[in-house]
Amino acid sequence: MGRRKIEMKRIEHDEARNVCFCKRRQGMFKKASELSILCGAMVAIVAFSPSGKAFSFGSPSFKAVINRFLTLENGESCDSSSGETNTTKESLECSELEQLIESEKKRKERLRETLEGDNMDGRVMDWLSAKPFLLGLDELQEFHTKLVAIQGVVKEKIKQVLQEERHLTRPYPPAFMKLASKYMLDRQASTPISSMTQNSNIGLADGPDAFQ
Amino acid sequence: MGRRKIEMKRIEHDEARNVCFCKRRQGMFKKASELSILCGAMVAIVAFSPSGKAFSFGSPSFKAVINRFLTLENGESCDSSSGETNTTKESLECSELEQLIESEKKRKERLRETLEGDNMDGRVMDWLSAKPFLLGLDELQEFHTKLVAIQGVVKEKIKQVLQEERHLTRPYPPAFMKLASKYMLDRQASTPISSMTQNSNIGLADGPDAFQ
DNA sequence: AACTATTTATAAGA
DNA sequence: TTCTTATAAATAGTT
Repeated sequence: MGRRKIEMKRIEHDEARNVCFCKRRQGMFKKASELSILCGAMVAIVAFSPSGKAFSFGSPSFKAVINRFLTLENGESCDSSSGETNTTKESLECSELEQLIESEKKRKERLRETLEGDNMDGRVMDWLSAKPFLLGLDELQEFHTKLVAIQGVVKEKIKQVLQEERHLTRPYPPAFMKLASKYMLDRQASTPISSMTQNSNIGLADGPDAFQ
Repeated sequence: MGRRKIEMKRIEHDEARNVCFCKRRQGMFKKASELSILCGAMVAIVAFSPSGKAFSFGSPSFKAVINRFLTLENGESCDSSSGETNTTKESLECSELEQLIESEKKRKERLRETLEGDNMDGRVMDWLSAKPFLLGLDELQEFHTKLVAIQGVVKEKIKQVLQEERHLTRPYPPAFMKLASKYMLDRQASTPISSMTQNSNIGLADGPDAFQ
């Protein structure tokens, strides 16, 4: 939509290409914003400019949307399309994904057994000191499980403090409030839209149930 | 652009909202495709329909683009924008976040010392088992420091995997992407990239194919 | 960065 | 859903 119709192929002239990216990126983000407002849809976009700079858009927030996408349950449906012309690739990726989900289930079972047999003894520190030898996803996940467990303890304690010292007249120390906000914020139920659950959590956004 | 101009607010009538989502999602994906063709840009989009179904677009592929975004180097720049209308809340959250990041940086330094001094012995487990007796802020903070430490290790490993296996054709296992999103997304999505200081040089050995 | 002639997207109707 | 079409909106080329 401009003075002339343009061919759908890479713009070779560098400056023209950059200008085009600029305008069209803005346009696309506006479209995304409108879509989210009009339809109450969650939308996230990343675009890399020709020069490699990253631009992201997210409503309600980039992280929230990507996170939801990445943690889609098996049952939830999902359509995907690729800018690539080839359709083979798509269906391939889909079936591969299903395989991976299968194997992940098995892995989870093994993991659970491991965890139940070994009730969080000194192995945490073994891991830490064995850090040069961490090799695979299993270890990472087990690690993560520990993190979540420890987080649970901290959360419990914070909750306890908040409840017990409710009548306190002096304010909580700022340090405590920081911790509290980190650990407690993500307890809000995830309502459809408008609930902008911005958890400033250090990457453990999903609480104890994340990998069960 | 239609028979009439429409107000920029949520469409209340269910069917109309769905129809609008359908059309506009198509339009947006087309725009994204054109952007990638004309400008050679990498673009990835996720959108959730009002009914919760996920639609994704990626060029050259969703995974490739997200992956690149997650492994942005420190120097690489990144603009982000949010669909939220409220600026107060956002900016507030931003400054809070920055504070937290600041304090986390300091903590990281202390952490490094601690790690090198081999002070992190079995006390983690002592803490865990002493759950009912955790008493004060100091303990909580110390605990939190441990969390951050362990998180650092996991993060390093994830980063390493993402970088080393960038050229991989098969997708990462969903489980890995979940971890990656949890651990890598926070800083990059919600704050200017410059605040992401990855200096924890916890060397992890080059493990053979970590994720099969 | 602004401007505008055109093309393109889409709201409403069928 | 899909198509049609009048109209609003995006943008290519220009200044």
